[in-house]
Amino acid sequence: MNTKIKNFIPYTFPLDPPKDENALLHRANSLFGYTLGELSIYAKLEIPPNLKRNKGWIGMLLERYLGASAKSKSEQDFASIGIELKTIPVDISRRPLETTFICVAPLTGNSGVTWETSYVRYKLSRVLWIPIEGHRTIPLAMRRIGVPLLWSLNAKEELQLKSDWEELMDLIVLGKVENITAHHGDMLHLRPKASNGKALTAAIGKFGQPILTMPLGFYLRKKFTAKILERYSIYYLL
DNA sequence: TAATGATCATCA
DNA sequence: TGATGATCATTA
Repeated sequence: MNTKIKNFIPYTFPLDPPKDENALLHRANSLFGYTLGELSIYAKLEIPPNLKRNKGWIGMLLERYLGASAKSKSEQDFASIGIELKTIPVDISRRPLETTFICVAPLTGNSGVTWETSYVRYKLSRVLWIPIEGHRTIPLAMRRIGVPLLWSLNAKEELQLKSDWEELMDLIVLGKVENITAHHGDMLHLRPKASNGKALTAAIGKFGQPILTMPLGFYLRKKFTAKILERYSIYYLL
């Protein structure tokens, strides 16, 4: 399957949101094999020399091609059909090169929140994964789009994430947020999510008092997303 | 500041 | 060399 078969892209931008799951998947499939350089030209979007100062650029580009509700709120990218979009950088074996950001961790106002009602679960309930060649040695414009995968949490995955989430949220709620490191959590963990090391947000201190601390985000470890991408990966280079 | 989109860069 | 900790752009 190393023959690159391209599909004509008849899109005019901006696109309407896809009316259903099939429409979204059809669009996503049509992008397979294109390079980021090609997509940037058709979308009339300037391509940066690299991602150092444009870390979310690929995600924004793909949002255009799939008709995601641009600059959305705290919702899934395709809220009307219940789907979140994630681009994920992969190597030639379709293995993830980076962890996957999910959402900012709520450090206050967590009374009554459970895994079932959590924002993490909402975001991950159904995800359209789009693998992209991600090695920094490949010029950005030459990186190719891989085969997309529409995924839902299965029972095993949900148990794994729920377990991690409950452990991490306990630390947050019980005032141990400043003890949290990326070592906590087997599949899901917390890491800084901020503009810089000086950013502060409200949280609960060790005596239950209000404090200011570094904002954290939930991320999926690579070993978790690797398992997801292994599905249906038999025939494809990416 | 917080939310969206993530990857960079350092060090064990 | 990979994971952790740090950071970049943009919008509201």
